[in-house]
This record gives sequence, structure tokens and C-alpha cells, in this order.
Amino acid sequence: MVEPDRCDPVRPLRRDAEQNRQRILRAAAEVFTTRGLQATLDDVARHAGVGVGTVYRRFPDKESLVEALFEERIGQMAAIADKALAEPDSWTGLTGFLEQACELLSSDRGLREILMFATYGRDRVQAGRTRMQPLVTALVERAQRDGKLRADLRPTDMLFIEFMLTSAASYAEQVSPQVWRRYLALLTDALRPARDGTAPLPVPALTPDEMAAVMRSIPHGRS
Amino acid sequence: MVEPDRCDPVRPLRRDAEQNRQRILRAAAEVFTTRGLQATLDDVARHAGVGVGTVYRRFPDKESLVEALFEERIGQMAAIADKALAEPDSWTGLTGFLEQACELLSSDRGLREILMFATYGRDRVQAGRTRMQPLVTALVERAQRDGKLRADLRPTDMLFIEFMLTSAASYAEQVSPQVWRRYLALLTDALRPARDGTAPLPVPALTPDEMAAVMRSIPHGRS
Amino acid sequence: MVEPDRCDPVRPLRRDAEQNRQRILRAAAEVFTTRGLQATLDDVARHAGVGVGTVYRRFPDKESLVEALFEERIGQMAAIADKALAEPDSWTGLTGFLEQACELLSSDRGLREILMFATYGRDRVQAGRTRMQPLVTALVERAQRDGKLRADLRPTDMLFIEFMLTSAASYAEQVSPQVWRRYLALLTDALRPARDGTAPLPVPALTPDEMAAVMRSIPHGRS
Amino acid sequence: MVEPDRCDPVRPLRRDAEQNRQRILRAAAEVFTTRGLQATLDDVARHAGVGVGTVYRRFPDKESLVEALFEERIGQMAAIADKALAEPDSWTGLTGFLEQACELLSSDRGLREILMFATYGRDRVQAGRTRMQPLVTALVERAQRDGKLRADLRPTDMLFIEFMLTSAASYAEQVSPQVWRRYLALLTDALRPARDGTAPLPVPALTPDEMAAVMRSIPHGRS
DNA sequence: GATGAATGAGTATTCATTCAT
DNA sequence: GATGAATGAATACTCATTCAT
Repeated sequence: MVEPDRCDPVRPLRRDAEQNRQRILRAAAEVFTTRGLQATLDDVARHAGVGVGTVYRRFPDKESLVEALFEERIGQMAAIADKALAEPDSWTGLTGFLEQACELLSSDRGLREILMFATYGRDRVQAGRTRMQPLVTALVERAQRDGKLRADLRPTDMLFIEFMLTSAASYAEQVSPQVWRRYLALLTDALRPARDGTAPLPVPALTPDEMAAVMRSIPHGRS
Repeated sequence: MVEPDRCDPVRPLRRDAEQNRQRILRAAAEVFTTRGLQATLDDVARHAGVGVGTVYRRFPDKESLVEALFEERIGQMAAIADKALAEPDSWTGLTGFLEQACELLSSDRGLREILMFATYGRDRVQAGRTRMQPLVTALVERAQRDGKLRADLRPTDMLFIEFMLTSAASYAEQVSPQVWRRYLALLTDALRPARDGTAPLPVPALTPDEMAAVMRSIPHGRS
Repeated sequence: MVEPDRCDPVRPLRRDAEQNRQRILRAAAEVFTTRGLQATLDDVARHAGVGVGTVYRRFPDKESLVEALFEERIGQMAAIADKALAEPDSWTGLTGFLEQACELLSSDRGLREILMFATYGRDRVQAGRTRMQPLVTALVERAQRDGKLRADLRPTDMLFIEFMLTSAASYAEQVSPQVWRRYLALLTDALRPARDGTAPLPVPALTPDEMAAVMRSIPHGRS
Repeated sequence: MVEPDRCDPVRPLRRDAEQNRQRILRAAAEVFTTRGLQATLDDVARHAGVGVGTVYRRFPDKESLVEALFEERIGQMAAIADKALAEPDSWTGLTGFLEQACELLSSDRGLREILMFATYGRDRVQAGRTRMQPLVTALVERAQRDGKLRADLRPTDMLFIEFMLTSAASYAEQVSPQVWRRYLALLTDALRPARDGTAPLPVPALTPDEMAAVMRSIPHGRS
């Protein structure tokens, strides 16, 4: 068997298909970001200017599409963490990470739904978390070594802080899309090494394993 | 209890009706709390031991039921705020309010969904908030007069803090139902008067009117 | 708990519901009988003059409806077998059973599909067969004791004969709906005790267990 | 490889095309045989190692492919009939025809579906039958002239017998692939000249024209 | 009033068929 | 000619809401 069509560049159909795939992904991002995961694949298709069938040709089902999108976001999150680690000042790195991660999350309703309700893609979420874990741990430990961060803070705390900020952000989304920065400032302030009169944090933080269990524990459901 | 709407003696049906209403509300709380807002009204009705028709007699539609539930929660929060105002120490009052409100609100998936995505609940939520506002304002201003609370904190911030804690709490509900206390401690610490090197909070807090708008702004329904 | 509504006759809603259930069942029988199992539940609903939702209220899914119908038919089959056993002449009983069973099967495309393709209700079919088995066995053995039936015939053969006749019947359904009687006569003739020159049947008949395996072996699928 | 589309000597494309056609037909036989007619044309194409488009170039639609397949089978049956006519003994010829035809047709789910429900295949099936008719007639009449075959048997009966056997054969395919021989023996026995007490066959056989109508009558398509 | 039966628009998904490359 | 990407009508099933009893 010889290569059928290989004289010059890429295969033409391939190009079309990939173009469409991208178009669908972009449309899905937009639709899910603004209307949440409950948006129809028909909506996505219409938004992308293709038929539903085309969406299903590229992604076996809604879940797969959502997961592909999620994967993309996790990549962005990881990139943010990497950049934060590259930042020479450990404190700036840490707070910058929080800020940028929150910027990412606060504007994406679909992503929020995935993280908070595990409507789809529990396993991917898990994998994403696993990928983030060492990066966040590195950020936290570096800052603690430098004496810039409260000693009793744990890496898993960072995720909760993210969630809390996200929650605030999404709550005010329409009216004051930036208020979450107030609460970031507030929390950032609290992250600094304990001052006089600061009581140690009460309950222990979640272990990484417990954090994983959290994701598993989230009841499945549409929203 | 005073007779609400009649002109003569006792109205036995009234009592039955109210009883049913309560029964439905209790059932709804349970069902929505555990299964989220996606639970069907049939589920709620079955749980309450009544027919769906009865649910519809008491609440014009699903949204109204959800709103009534939310209002109930706000009512409970208002009671907590009242108690907090009765507390002689303004700082203890304030932090106690946060703690107790969070104890109340944690582990309620339905509530979490309302707060984060609010497919339902705009109007009552609004009304509830209006009811809370003066109480929280009093708590905040009293603590600031005493120099116990950061000066740049605004009453609306308290609600956001509450929401953030609630979000963290219900997120970890199954795995570590008390971790939210870590974040309460963290935030409480940040609420104390600014120390050296503390930057003022950046973005302005929401005004009460904006806060009201938040409630109205929440995107509505399935579409 | 007291009976809620029991003063006089039946409960009114119950009557409506049961009426509708019957109407749906009748409509389904008609639709599946003529168009096969691939007919839509929307078709059935339209035929019954109700909404699809009503069909789904009575039968959790298409399969259940089909199975309910099947159950009914099996009941009729069993009744036919019972009647055949009550017939004093064992030969008349046996051939009468074949004839009536074939009359039943030949006019019902849906039933044929169930039996031949197990699109739905494999388990019910199995159960039905189990119910029929002893009756057919009795019919066969009685006729053999009387010396009216070929000695090397086995009960499972009767089912195959049924299937073969059904197959012929369905094939000619539109053009000559009665030709199957020719082949019934042909086979009936072959069922009589062996005459001179009749070779014994070659391959052994299926055992009841193998017969059960046949049903399990039929590949699932829509048609 | 030679020039595809030229006007003069050999027609090489013809060869390629025919090759593809055969490949598709073989693939279709395999796929439909095992999975039934519900298998998708994508399946068939994949199995054949060609694109769906190619399938559609050779066969205007799914129905045509199914029909072509059926015609092929009929062609094979015709060959068997030819061979049977060459057999010196008319009885052996006749029963041998039945046996070999059944060997050919058994264990073909797709065929069974065509025969029993024929969502597809009206026209070609028709043509195929036309081709069979004279051969079978010859077989039957020769045996009757020799006094070896029941006098009231008609040529069209042979097709029905064939169908019945095929139906039994494919029904037990997985469990006892040879049981159909029992029923061939049974029917063969019944084909011998009537003995004492044998009633004449009741309903008249189909005329060739009616037989043709059978093929046309098969209810068509989905809904 | 209470009940639960009926309704039907809405959702994810499949697959025969067309058509640009 | 061949390919496989695109299309969209069709299908099973759900659930908020209405309404007869």
C-alpha cells in the first residue's frame, strides 16, 4: 500500500475538519462560559454555524466536548502556575497565581459548574487536580521558605481560596465583575505570616488525598 | 399567631393549608439540599407525602418554592444577626454572626446552586437581602466604632464573606465538614484593623443598591 | 390510616387511568402488530389519542410496554395450550394447538419480532417459554402415549414448527394470509407415526436448556 | 495501474470498480449477516476498507445494497437448482436442492430479516425470484412425473419450505447449527406421495403471480 | 381543597445521505 | 473516482405545569 495522497502539504479535508473542530470548540467555550453547561449542543452547533451532526462527529457526546474544553482550561491554569513559579519573588508569584487563576475562573460559568458540581468529567477534573497539585505545592513551600507566607497554610488551602474567590466573583459577575479583587486583597492579607494576636488556624487542612475525595464526593447532576 | 386574612372566627382549613405548606417546605429543603435544584417537584411532593397538585397550589411554580426556601434561610440568618447584635462585645458579635450563619448554611447543595448560578430565586432573594441589610450594617458599624474591625470594610462585604465561606463549606461537606472553620479563621484574621504594610482594599465594595442589583442580575432559567 | 375514598364504587381517577392504560395497550398492540416494534411511542400515543407523556407515565419505557404486550400474548398462548390439553382427542389437541398458536402469531408482526430478534424483553420471553414448556410437553407426550404422534418428536420441536409456520405466514401475509395452513397440513402429516420407509429424524432435538440458550443467543438489535 | 477513463482498448477502471463493488458486497454480507440489517453503512464501509462515499457510488442507497446482496443469494440458489436438475434421480435432486439451499442460507441474520420483515429489498428480490421460478418448477414437475413427489405440491411451495427451514436454521444458529436437518427430514418425509389417510393440502398454493406479489407486498421501510 | 393523571416542548444522540475536496 | 466531513430529520425519554375528578 502506498500513501494515497501525500505529494505536498497537509491533506485538504484534514484542514477543513480541524478548522471546524476549532470552531466548535470556540463556540462551545463561548456558550458554556456564558450560559453554563445546561446549554444545548444544538446551541453550540448553531453558534458554530455547523449542524449538530458535525459536533457529534468531532466529540462522541456532550461530556467529551465539555472535557476537551476543561482540558484546555487546565492547561491554562498550569501555565499560570508555571509562570508564577518563574517569578523571582515568591510572594508575588503566589498572589499573582491566585489573581490570574481567579481571572480565568471568574469569567467561565461552565468551568465553575464543572469544578463545583462535577456534572461531567469527574475523572478529567481529578487528573487536572493531580497535575496542578505539585505546582501549587511548590508555590506554597517556596513562599514559606522565604518567610513570606503563613506557616500553617497548606497547599490544599490554596484551592479552597480559589473556590471562595470564584464563588464571590460569580456571584457579582453582572454587577461588579471586579469586586472579587477586594476579597483577594483581604485573603492575601490574611496569608501573610501571623502577626501578634493571630490565632493558629483551627481545623487541619485537607490532605491531598482528602482533596481528591472531595471531587469524588460531589454529587453528580445537571445543575 | 394572629388571623391573617379573615373576618370571623377560626378557619380550620387555614391551619391544614399552613401545615401542608410547611411540610412541603421541609421536604423541599431536604430534597434540594441533597440532590440539588435539579430534583423534580414530583420528588418533593412524594417526599412531602402530598400530590404535585398540592405543591402547585401553595407555590405558583418551582421557582417560587425555591425562593421561599431561600427566604426561610435568610430569615434564619436575620435571627442570627439579631442575636449577634444582642451580644455585648462587638467583635464577638460580628465573628459569631459569621460562624453561626455559616453553620446554618453549610452543607446545602441547593443553596449553593442558588448562590452560584441562581437559576431561580431572584425576587425573594432580593427581599431577604433587604431584610438583612440594616442588621449587618449595624453589626459592622458597631465593630468599627469600637476599633475592632478594619475601617475599609463595608456591610456588603459581610455577605460576600458569608457566601464564600458557605461555598467552601458545602464543597468539602462530605469529606471534612468542618474545614470551613479554617477559612473563617483566616478571614476573621483579615478583618482585624489593618496592620503595618496592609494595603487598603482595592476595588470599592458594592453599595446596597448594587447588592440589590446582584440579586436581580443573576441569569435566569434554562434557555 | 383509613381508606381515603372508599364509600362506594371504584376511585374515579383510577378508572380514567386504567381506561387510558387499556387504550394505550390496545393502540400499542395495533401499531406494533402492523408496523413492527420499530414504531415510535409517539405513534402509539397518537394512535391512542393521548400524549407521549401519558404513555411514559404508564410504562417506564418502550421495552416495558412491549413486554406488557408480550405478557398478554403469552397468556393467550398458554390458554390455547390449556384448551388443547382439555380436548379429549390428543391428536386433535396437538394439531389444534399448532393451528391456533399460528393464527395468533401470524397476525402480529411485533410478537414475531420479539420472538425472532429479542429486540426487547429477552427475560420475559424466557419466562414465557418456561411457562409454555410443561404444557407443550404434556401435549406431546400425551399424543405419543396414544400412538398418534411420531415417537421421535420432542417438545422443543414443536416450537421450531411454530416458528417455521410463523415465518411462512408472515412472508405471505399481504398476499395470501392463509397459505400457512398448507404448510401446517404438510407438517401435521409428517408428525404422524412413521410409515414404511420413513427414516428416523437425524440430528437430536434441542434439550429444553438448549432451547433456553437459543433465546439468550439471539443478538440484540432494533431490526 | 492503467489509465482510468479512456475510450479505447480495455476498461481498467471497470476492473477496479468491480473489485470495489465486490469488496463492499462481501463486507456487507459479513456485517449484515452478523449484526442484522440495522448495521450502519459506515460499518459496512469501514469493514470494506473504503469510504462511505464509495459505497454510495456503487449503490444508490442502503436498500439497493441489501437488494444486491439478496440477489446474490438468489443467484447462488439458482446455481444449486441447476446442479439439482443435473442430478439423474429426481427425488435426490429435489431434496438435495432443499438441503444445499438451506446450507447456503442458514446462519444469515440479515437474510432472515429480509425474508421476515423486508424493510428492504422488494425489487431485486422480485427479480431473483423470477429467475428461480422455472428451475424450481422443473425440479418439482420432474419428481412428480416420476411419482416420487406428492401430487398436490406446487413449485411455489418449495420456496416457502426453503424459507421455513432457513428461518429455523438461523434461529438456532448459535446453539445447534444443524437442527434444521431435523426439520428438513420431517418436511422431506411429508413431501413423499400421500399415504393412506393423508388429507390433501387445504388452501391452494400461491400462483407464480401471487408469489411475485408477495415480494412486492412486503411492507416498506421505517415508520 | 387535594390529588395525580395528562400534556408536550425540550434534550441528547444516531444515521442515511449529500457534497466539497 | 474516492474520500470522509457535514447535515438534519428522527427517536427515546424527562419534567414543569395544567386540569379533570
